[in-house]
Amino acid sequence: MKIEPLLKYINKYVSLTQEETDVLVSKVIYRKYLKGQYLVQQGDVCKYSCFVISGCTKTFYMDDEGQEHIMMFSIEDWWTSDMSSFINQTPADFNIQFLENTELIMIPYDIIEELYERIPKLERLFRKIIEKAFIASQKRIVRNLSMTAKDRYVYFRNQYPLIEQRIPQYMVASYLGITKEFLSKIKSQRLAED
Amino acid sequence: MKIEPLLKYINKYVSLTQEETDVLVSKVIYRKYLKGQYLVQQGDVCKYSCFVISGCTKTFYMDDEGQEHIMMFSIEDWWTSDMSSFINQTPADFNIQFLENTELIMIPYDIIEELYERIPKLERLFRKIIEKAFIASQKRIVRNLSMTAKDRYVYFRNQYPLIEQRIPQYMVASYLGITKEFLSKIKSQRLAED
DNA sequence: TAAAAATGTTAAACTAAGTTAACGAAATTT
DNA sequence: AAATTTCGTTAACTTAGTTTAACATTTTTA
Repeated sequence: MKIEPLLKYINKYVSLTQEETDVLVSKVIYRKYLKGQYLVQQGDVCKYSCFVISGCTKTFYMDDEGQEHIMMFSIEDWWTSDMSSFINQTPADFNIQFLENTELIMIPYDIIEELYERIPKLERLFRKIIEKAFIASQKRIVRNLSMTAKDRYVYFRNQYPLIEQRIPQYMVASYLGITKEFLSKIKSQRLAED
Repeated sequence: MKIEPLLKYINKYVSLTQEETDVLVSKVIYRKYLKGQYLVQQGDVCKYSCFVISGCTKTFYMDDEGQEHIMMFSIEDWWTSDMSSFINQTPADFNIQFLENTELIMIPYDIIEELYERIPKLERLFRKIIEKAFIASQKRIVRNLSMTAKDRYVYFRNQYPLIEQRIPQYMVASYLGITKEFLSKIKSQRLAED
Protein backbone atom coordinates (compact mmCIF):
# COMPACT_ATOMS: atom_id res chain seq x y z
CA MET A 1 0.00 0.00 0.00
CA LYS A 2 1.56 3.26 -1.21
CA ILE A 3 0.40 5.72 1.38
CA GLU A 4 3.48 7.94 1.65
CA PRO A 5 2.20 10.61 -0.79
CA LEU A 6 -0.94 11.06 1.32
CA LEU A 7 0.99 11.34 4.58
CA LYS A 8 3.33 13.84 3.01
CA TYR A 9 0.34 15.81 1.72
CA ILE A 10 -1.37 15.81 5.13
CA ASN A 11 1.83 16.95 6.78
CA LYS A 12 1.70 20.19 4.80
CA TYR A 13 -1.48 21.09 6.72
CA VAL A 14 -1.27 19.40 10.15
CA SER A 15 1.22 17.28 12.12
CA LEU A 16 -0.02 13.82 13.01
CA THR A 17 1.54 11.76 15.83
CA GLN A 18 2.69 8.22 15.06
CA GLU A 19 -0.40 6.89 16.80
CA GLU A 20 -2.75 9.10 14.80
CA THR A 21 -0.99 8.11 11.60
CA ASP A 22 -1.42 4.43 12.48
CA VAL A 23 -5.14 4.90 13.10
CA LEU A 24 -5.56 6.64 9.78
CA VAL A 25 -3.53 4.07 7.85
CA SER A 26 -5.52 1.22 9.39
CA LYS A 27 -8.82 2.74 8.25
CA VAL A 28 -8.17 3.73 4.64
CA ILE A 29 -8.20 1.55 1.54
CA TYR A 30 -5.60 1.37 -1.21
CA ARG A 31 -6.90 0.37 -4.62
CA LYS A 32 -5.94 0.35 -8.29
CA TYR A 33 -8.32 1.01 -11.18
CA LEU A 34 -7.89 0.62 -14.91
CA LYS A 35 -8.32 3.31 -17.54
CA GLY A 36 -11.99 3.57 -18.49
CA GLN A 37 -13.37 2.28 -15.18
CA TYR A 38 -15.68 4.38 -13.06
CA LEU A 39 -15.22 5.43 -9.44
CA VAL A 40 -18.80 6.78 -9.32
CA GLN A 41 -21.65 6.87 -11.81
CA GLN A 42 -24.45 9.43 -11.88
CA GLY A 43 -27.26 8.06 -9.70
CA ASP A 44 -25.05 5.87 -7.50
CA VAL A 45 -24.16 6.85 -3.96
CA CYS A 46 -20.51 7.88 -3.60
CA LYS A 47 -19.08 5.84 -0.72
CA TYR A 48 -15.51 7.17 -0.74
CA SER A 49 -13.53 10.34 -0.70
CA CYS A 50 -10.36 9.58 -2.65
CA PHE A 51 -6.78 10.82 -2.82
CA VAL A 52 -4.99 10.21 -6.12
CA ILE A 53 -1.58 8.51 -5.68
CA SER A 54 -0.99 8.16 -9.42
CA GLY A 55 -3.13 8.45 -12.52
CA CYS A 56 -5.87 10.79 -13.64
CA THR A 57 -9.67 11.14 -13.43
CA LYS A 58 -12.38 13.28 -14.96
CA THR A 59 -15.54 14.31 -13.13
CA PHE A 60 -18.40 15.08 -15.47
CA TYR A 61 -22.13 15.63 -15.72
CA MET A 62 -24.07 13.95 -18.51
CA ASP A 63 -27.06 16.07 -19.53
CA ASP A 64 -30.40 14.92 -20.93
CA GLU A 65 -29.12 15.24 -24.49
CA GLY A 66 -26.24 12.89 -23.66
CA GLN A 67 -23.64 15.64 -23.64
CA GLU A 68 -20.73 15.48 -21.27
CA HIS A 69 -19.79 18.53 -19.19
CA ILE A 70 -16.46 18.15 -17.42
CA MET A 71 -16.34 19.67 -13.94
CA MET A 72 -12.76 18.84 -13.06
CA PHE A 73 -9.74 16.66 -13.59
CA SER A 74 -7.78 15.11 -10.74
CA ILE A 75 -4.17 14.01 -10.89
CA GLU A 76 -1.53 13.07 -8.30
CA ASP A 77 -1.99 14.78 -4.92
CA TRP A 78 -5.58 15.85 -5.61
CA TRP A 79 -8.79 14.69 -4.02
CA THR A 80 -11.75 13.40 -5.94
CA SER A 81 -15.32 12.47 -5.04
CA ASP A 82 -18.87 13.62 -5.66
CA MET A 83 -18.92 15.81 -2.57
CA SER A 84 -22.70 16.21 -2.51
CA SER A 85 -23.29 12.47 -2.81
CA PHE A 86 -20.54 11.58 -0.34
CA ILE A 87 -21.59 13.96 2.40
CA ASN A 88 -25.32 13.45 2.15
CA GLN A 89 -25.16 9.82 0.96
CA THR A 90 -27.58 10.69 -1.83
CA PRO A 91 -27.44 9.75 -5.54
CA ALA A 92 -24.51 11.34 -7.35
CA ASP A 93 -24.97 14.12 -9.91
CA PHE A 94 -21.60 13.37 -11.46
CA ASN A 95 -19.62 10.55 -13.00
CA ILE A 96 -15.98 10.05 -12.08
CA GLN A 97 -14.04 8.06 -14.65
CA PHE A 98 -10.37 7.09 -14.81
CA LEU A 99 -8.50 8.51 -17.79
CA GLU A 100 -5.41 6.44 -16.94
CA ASN A 101 -4.67 3.42 -14.79
CA THR A 102 -4.96 4.99 -11.36
CA GLU A 103 -3.93 4.28 -7.75
CA LEU A 104 -6.11 5.72 -5.00
CA ILE A 105 -6.30 5.98 -1.24
CA MET A 106 -10.01 5.75 -0.40
CA ILE A 107 -11.61 6.99 2.81
CA PRO A 108 -14.93 5.21 3.37
CA TYR A 109 -17.92 7.30 4.40
CA ASP A 110 -18.60 4.95 7.31
CA ILE A 111 -15.41 5.85 9.08
CA ILE A 112 -15.03 9.54 8.29
CA GLU A 113 -17.07 10.75 11.28
CA GLU A 114 -15.17 8.37 13.53
CA LEU A 115 -11.88 9.74 12.18
CA TYR A 116 -12.99 13.30 12.91
CA GLU A 117 -13.79 12.28 16.51
CA ARG A 118 -10.59 10.37 17.13
CA ILE A 119 -8.31 12.79 15.27
CA PRO A 120 -9.68 16.34 15.42
CA LYS A 121 -6.70 17.47 13.35
CA LEU A 122 -8.26 15.64 10.42
CA GLU A 123 -11.41 17.70 10.76
CA ARG A 124 -9.20 20.77 10.58
CA LEU A 125 -7.40 19.32 7.56
CA PHE A 126 -10.61 18.71 5.68
CA ARG A 127 -12.00 22.09 6.61
CA LYS A 128 -8.94 23.67 5.05
CA ILE A 129 -9.04 21.47 1.97
CA ILE A 130 -12.67 22.33 1.36
CA GLU A 131 -12.04 26.02 1.92
CA LYS A 132 -9.42 25.89 -0.82
CA ALA A 133 -11.70 23.93 -3.12
CA PHE A 134 -14.53 26.39 -2.56
CA ILE A 135 -12.31 29.37 -3.30
CA ALA A 136 -11.10 27.74 -6.51
CA SER A 137 -14.68 26.96 -7.49
CA GLN A 138 -15.78 30.58 -6.93
CA LYS A 139 -12.90 31.83 -9.03
CA ARG A 140 -13.84 29.47 -11.84
CA ILE A 141 -17.38 30.85 -11.81
CA VAL A 142 -16.02 34.37 -12.19
CA ARG A 143 -13.77 33.32 -15.05
CA ASN A 144 -16.72 31.70 -16.79
CA LEU A 145 -18.78 34.85 -16.31
CA SER A 146 -16.19 37.42 -17.25
CA MET A 147 -13.71 35.89 -19.72
CA THR A 148 -14.03 34.89 -23.38
CA ALA A 149 -13.45 31.26 -24.37
CA LYS A 150 -10.04 32.18 -25.70
CA ASP A 151 -8.93 33.81 -22.45
CA ARG A 152 -10.28 30.88 -20.47
CA TYR A 153 -8.21 28.55 -22.61
CA VAL A 154 -5.04 30.60 -22.15
CA TYR A 155 -5.67 30.63 -18.40
CA PHE A 156 -6.21 26.87 -18.30
CA ARG A 157 -3.08 26.28 -20.32
CA ASN A 158 -0.97 28.38 -17.96
CA GLN A 159 -2.59 27.08 -14.79
CA TYR A 160 -2.61 23.38 -15.58
CA PRO A 161 0.10 22.72 -18.18
CA LEU A 162 0.63 19.19 -16.89
CA ILE A 163 -3.03 18.28 -17.22
CA GLU A 164 -3.31 19.62 -20.76
CA GLN A 165 -0.53 17.28 -21.85
CA ARG A 166 -2.26 14.22 -20.45
CA ILE A 167 -5.79 14.52 -21.77
CA PRO A 168 -7.40 14.72 -25.20
CA GLN A 169 -8.22 18.18 -26.44
CA TYR A 170 -11.94 17.61 -26.67
CA MET A 171 -12.02 17.14 -22.91
CA VAL A 172 -10.29 20.48 -22.41
CA ALA A 173 -12.99 21.99 -24.60
CA SER A 174 -15.69 20.40 -22.46
CA TYR A 175 -14.05 21.71 -19.28
CA LEU A 176 -13.94 25.20 -20.79
CA GLY A 177 -17.59 25.01 -21.81
CA ILE A 178 -17.04 25.13 -25.57
CA THR A 179 -17.11 22.66 -28.46
CA LYS A 180 -14.00 20.85 -29.65
CA GLU A 181 -14.35 22.54 -33.03
CA PHE A 182 -14.29 25.98 -31.46
CA LEU A 183 -11.26 25.15 -29.33
CA SER A 184 -9.54 23.98 -32.48
CA LYS A 185 -10.29 27.34 -34.08
CA ILE A 186 -9.02 29.25 -31.04
CA LYS A 187 -5.77 27.32 -31.08
CA SER A 188 -5.14 27.97 -34.77
CA GLN A 189 -5.85 31.70 -34.22
CA ARG A 190 -3.39 31.69 -31.37
CA LEU A 191 -0.71 30.07 -33.46
CA ALA A 192 -1.32 32.62 -36.18
CA GLU A 193 -0.68 35.43 -33.70
CA ASP A 194 2.39 34.03 -31.95
CA MET B 1 -27.36 43.15 19.72
CA LYS B 2 -29.70 40.84 17.80
CA ILE B 3 -27.87 37.54 17.94
CA GLU B 4 -30.80 35.13 18.25
CA PRO B 5 -31.04 34.34 14.52
CA LEU B 6 -27.39 33.27 14.51
CA LEU B 7 -27.77 31.06 17.58
CA LYS B 8 -30.85 29.49 16.07
CA TYR B 9 -28.97 28.89 12.84
CA ILE B 10 -25.99 27.33 14.62
CA ASN B 11 -28.31 25.08 16.58
CA LYS B 12 -29.44 23.43 13.37
CA TYR B 13 -25.90 22.07 12.95
CA VAL B 14 -24.40 21.66 16.45
CA SER B 15 -25.53 22.06 20.09
CA LEU B 16 -23.60 24.66 22.04
CA THR B 17 -23.54 24.70 25.86
CA GLN B 18 -24.45 27.92 27.65
CA GLU B 19 -20.78 28.52 28.32
CA GLU B 20 -19.81 28.04 24.68
CA THR B 21 -22.61 30.32 23.60
CA ASP B 22 -21.38 33.00 26.01
CA VAL B 23 -17.84 32.78 24.64
CA LEU B 24 -19.11 33.12 21.10
CA VAL B 25 -21.41 36.03 21.91
CA SER B 26 -18.62 37.86 23.70
CA LYS B 27 -16.34 37.62 20.66
CA VAL B 28 -18.58 38.61 17.75
CA ILE B 29 -19.58 42.08 16.61
CA TYR B 30 -23.06 43.35 15.79
CA ARG B 31 -23.20 46.14 13.24
CA LYS B 32 -25.60 47.96 10.94
CA TYR B 33 -24.77 49.24 7.48
CA LEU B 34 -26.69 51.48 5.10
CA LYS B 35 -27.75 50.64 1.56
CA GLY B 36 -24.90 51.41 -0.82
CA GLN B 37 -22.10 50.93 1.72
CA TYR B 38 -19.39 48.33 1.20
CA LEU B 39 -18.41 45.48 3.50
CA VAL B 40 -15.31 44.76 1.38
CA GLN B 41 -13.83 46.36 -1.70
CA GLN B 42 -11.68 44.62 -4.30
CA GLY B 43 -8.05 45.00 -3.16
CA ASP B 44 -8.84 45.38 0.55
CA VAL B 45 -8.26 42.57 3.02
CA CYS B 46 -11.51 41.05 4.28
CA LYS B 47 -11.32 41.06 8.09
CA TYR B 48 -14.70 39.51 8.88
CA SER B 49 -16.87 36.56 8.08
CA CYS B 50 -20.45 37.80 8.38
CA PHE B 51 -23.87 36.40 9.10
CA VAL B 52 -26.81 38.42 7.75
CA ILE B 53 -29.46 39.18 10.41
CA SER B 54 -31.52 41.36 8.09
CA GLY B 55 -30.97 43.04 4.75
CA CYS B 56 -29.25 42.02 1.53
CA THR B 57 -25.81 42.10 -0.09
CA LYS B 58 -24.30 41.45 -3.49
CA THR B 59 -20.82 40.02 -4.04
CA PHE B 60 -19.33 40.99 -7.37
CA TYR B 61 -16.16 41.15 -9.41
CA MET B 62 -15.38 44.27 -11.41
CA ASP B 63 -13.41 43.43 -14.55
CA ASP B 64 -10.86 45.55 -16.39
CA GLU B 65 -13.55 47.02 -18.65
CA GLY B 66 -15.47 48.14 -15.56
CA GLN B 67 -18.16 45.51 -15.91
CA GLU B 68 -19.75 44.03 -12.83
CA HIS B 69 -20.10 40.24 -12.52
CA ILE B 70 -22.30 39.19 -9.61
CA MET B 71 -21.13 36.06 -7.79
CA MET B 72 -23.86 35.83 -5.19
CA PHE B 73 -26.51 37.56 -3.16
CA SER B 74 -26.88 37.11 0.59
CA ILE B 75 -30.04 37.62 2.59
CA GLU B 76 -31.21 36.70 6.10
CA ASP B 77 -29.56 33.57 7.50
CA TRP B 78 -26.77 33.49 4.91
CA TRP B 79 -23.07 34.05 5.34
CA THR B 80 -21.06 36.53 3.35
CA SER B 81 -17.35 37.29 3.00
CA ASP B 82 -14.59 37.11 0.44
CA MET B 83 -13.51 33.64 1.53
CA SER B 84 -10.14 33.78 -0.22
CA SER B 85 -9.26 37.14 1.27
CA PHE B 86 -10.57 36.25 4.73
CA ILE B 87 -8.78 32.92 5.04
CA ASN B 88 -5.47 33.96 3.55
CA GLN B 89 -5.65 37.63 4.65
CA THR B 90 -4.77 38.68 1.13
CA PRO B 91 -6.34 41.40 -1.07
CA ALA B 92 -9.95 40.64 -1.99
CA ASP B 93 -10.98 39.73 -5.54
CA PHE B 94 -14.55 40.72 -4.87
CA ASN B 95 -16.64 43.64 -3.68
CA ILE B 96 -19.43 43.11 -1.20
CA GLN B 97 -22.00 45.87 -1.22
CA PHE B 98 -25.24 46.32 0.72
CA LEU B 99 -28.36 46.46 -1.42
CA GLU B 100 -30.51 47.35 1.58
CA ASN B 101 -29.88 48.65 5.08
CA THR B 102 -28.36 45.57 6.66
CA GLU B 103 -27.68 44.13 10.12
CA LEU B 104 -24.75 41.74 10.48
CA ILE B 105 -23.02 39.57 13.03
CA MET B 106 -19.32 39.80 12.21
CA ILE B 107 -16.68 37.26 13.23
CA PRO B 108 -13.23 38.90 13.19
CA TYR B 109 -10.37 36.98 11.59
CA ASP B 110 -8.23 37.52 14.69
CA ILE B 111 -10.47 35.40 16.86
CA ILE B 112 -11.59 32.68 14.49
CA GLU B 113 -8.66 30.35 15.19
CA GLU B 114 -9.10 30.92 18.91
CA LEU B 115 -12.80 30.07 18.59
CA TYR B 116 -11.95 26.83 16.76
CA GLU B 117 -9.58 25.89 19.60
CA ARG B 118 -11.94 26.75 22.42
CA ILE B 119 -15.10 25.41 20.75
CA PRO B 120 -14.25 22.52 18.40
CA LYS B 121 -17.94 22.28 17.54
CA LEU B 122 -17.56 25.58 15.70
CA GLU B 123 -14.86 24.09 13.52
CA ARG B 124 -17.31 21.29 12.71
CA LEU B 125 -20.01 23.87 12.01
CA PHE B 126 -17.84 25.82 9.59
CA ARG B 127 -16.63 22.66 7.89
CA LYS B 128 -20.23 21.75 7.21
CA ILE B 129 -21.18 25.24 6.06
CA ILE B 130 -18.29 25.33 3.62
CA GLU B 131 -19.08 21.85 2.35
CA LYS B 132 -22.57 23.05 1.51
CA ALA B 133 -21.26 26.20 -0.12
CA PHE B 134 -18.80 24.19 -2.21
CA ILE B 135 -21.49 21.80 -3.37
CA ALA B 136 -23.72 24.71 -4.37
CA SER B 137 -20.82 26.33 -6.21
CA GLN B 138 -20.07 23.14 -8.17
CA LYS B 139 -23.70 22.83 -9.14
CA ARG B 140 -23.73 26.40 -10.36
CA ILE B 141 -20.73 25.69 -12.57
CA VAL B 142 -22.56 22.75 -14.13
CA ARG B 143 -25.64 24.86 -14.74
CA ASN B 144 -23.53 27.51 -16.42
CA LEU B 145 -21.89 24.88 -18.60
CA SER B 146 -24.95 22.87 -19.54
CA MET B 147 -27.99 25.13 -19.51
CA THR B 148 -29.11 27.95 -21.81
CA ALA B 149 -29.59 31.43 -20.40
CA LYS B 150 -33.33 30.93 -20.43
CA ASP B 151 -33.17 27.71 -18.42
CA ARG B 152 -30.75 29.31 -15.98
CA TYR B 153 -33.21 32.14 -15.45
CA VAL B 154 -36.12 29.76 -14.87
CA TYR B 155 -33.99 27.83 -12.38
CA PHE B 156 -32.97 31.01 -10.55
CA ARG B 157 -36.55 32.17 -10.40
CA ASN B 158 -37.73 28.89 -8.87
CA GLN B 159 -34.77 28.51 -6.54
CA TYR B 160 -34.63 32.05 -5.18
CA PRO B 161 -38.06 33.61 -5.61
CA LEU B 162 -37.55 35.84 -2.56
CA ILE B 163 -34.29 37.24 -3.87
CA GLU B 164 -35.69 38.02 -7.30
CA GLN B 165 -38.36 40.20 -5.71
CA ARG B 166 -35.83 42.27 -3.79
CA ILE B 167 -33.25 43.16 -6.41
CA PRO B 168 -33.28 45.01 -9.73
CA GLN B 169 -33.50 42.87 -12.83
CA TYR B 170 -30.16 43.96 -14.25
CA MET B 171 -28.47 42.36 -11.24
CA VAL B 172 -30.24 39.07 -11.91
CA ALA B 173 -28.92 39.30 -15.46
CA SER B 174 -25.39 39.86 -14.18
CA TYR B 175 -25.69 36.87 -11.84
CA LEU B 176 -26.87 34.71 -14.74
CA GLY B 177 -24.00 35.89 -16.91
CA ILE B 178 -26.10 37.70 -19.51
CA THR B 179 -26.92 41.31 -20.38
CA LYS B 180 -29.99 43.05 -19.01
CA GLU B 181 -31.30 43.48 -22.56
CA PHE B 182 -31.12 39.76 -23.18
CA LEU B 183 -32.86 38.94 -19.91
CA SER B 184 -35.60 41.33 -20.90
CA LYS B 185 -35.96 39.45 -24.19
CA ILE B 186 -36.08 36.08 -22.40
CA LYS B 187 -38.80 37.28 -20.06
CA SER B 188 -40.98 38.57 -22.87
CA GLN B 189 -40.56 35.26 -24.74
CA ARG B 190 -41.58 33.40 -21.61
CA LEU B 191 -44.70 35.51 -21.20
CA ALA B 192 -45.60 34.92 -24.82
CA GLU B 193 -45.43 31.15 -24.27
CA ASP B 194 -47.31 30.93 -20.97
C1' DT C 1 0.82 -4.32 -40.77
C1' DA C 2 -3.83 -3.56 -42.03
C1' DA C 3 -8.11 -2.18 -40.22
C1' DA C 4 -10.75 0.14 -37.05
C1' DA C 5 -11.54 3.42 -33.61
C1' DA C 6 -10.58 7.69 -31.45
C1' DT C 7 -9.12 12.30 -31.96
C1' DG C 8 -8.30 16.67 -34.39
C1' DT C 9 -9.09 20.15 -38.31
C1' DT C 10 -11.54 23.01 -41.53
C1' DA C 11 -15.30 25.46 -43.47
C1' DA C 12 -20.13 26.91 -44.38
C1' DA C 13 -24.53 27.81 -42.43
C1' DC C 14 -26.78 28.91 -38.34
C1' DT C 15 -28.15 30.66 -33.55
C1' DA C 16 -27.67 32.44 -28.94
C1' DA C 17 -26.28 36.25 -26.92
C1' DG C 18 -24.00 41.01 -27.05
C1' DT C 19 -23.94 46.01 -28.56
C1' DT C 20 -25.81 50.28 -29.39
C1' DA C 21 -29.15 53.50 -29.17
C1' DA C 22 -33.58 55.43 -28.43
C1' DC C 23 -37.48 55.60 -25.63
C1' DG C 24 -40.75 54.66 -21.37
C1' DA C 25 -41.68 53.89 -16.76
C1' DA C 26 -40.51 54.02 -11.82
C1' DA C 27 -38.35 55.68 -8.10
C1' DT C 28 -35.72 59.44 -5.75
C1' DT C 29 -34.40 63.88 -5.04
C1' DT C 30 -35.14 68.80 -5.08
C1' DA D 1 -44.90 68.57 -8.59
C1' DA D 2 -40.98 69.03 -11.45
C1' DA D 3 -36.65 67.27 -12.38
C1' DT D 4 -33.24 63.87 -12.26
C1' DT D 5 -31.64 59.48 -11.85
C1' DT D 6 -32.33 54.64 -12.03
C1' DC D 7 -34.33 50.87 -14.21
C1' DG D 8 -36.61 48.26 -18.00
C1' DT D 9 -38.02 47.51 -22.98
C1' DT D 10 -37.60 47.20 -27.88
C1' DA D 11 -35.33 46.82 -32.22
C1' DA D 12 -31.53 46.73 -35.71
C1' DC D 13 -27.13 45.06 -36.20
C1' DT D 14 -22.90 42.46 -34.86
C1' DT D 15 -20.23 38.76 -32.87
C1' DA D 16 -18.95 34.62 -30.34
C1' DG D 17 -19.76 30.20 -30.36
C1' DT D 18 -22.56 25.90 -32.32
C1' DT D 19 -23.87 22.58 -35.75
C1' DT D 20 -23.11 19.68 -39.38
C1' DA D 21 -20.40 17.31 -42.30
C1' DA D 22 -16.39 15.88 -44.61
C1' DC D 23 -11.80 14.72 -44.18
C1' DA D 24 -6.98 14.13 -41.92
C1' DT D 25 -4.24 12.27 -38.32
C1' DT D 26 -3.06 9.50 -34.53
C1' DT D 27 -3.71 5.60 -31.57
C1' DT D 28 -5.39 1.13 -30.63
C1' DT D 29 -6.69 -3.37 -31.88
C1' DA D 30 -7.02 -7.41 -34.77
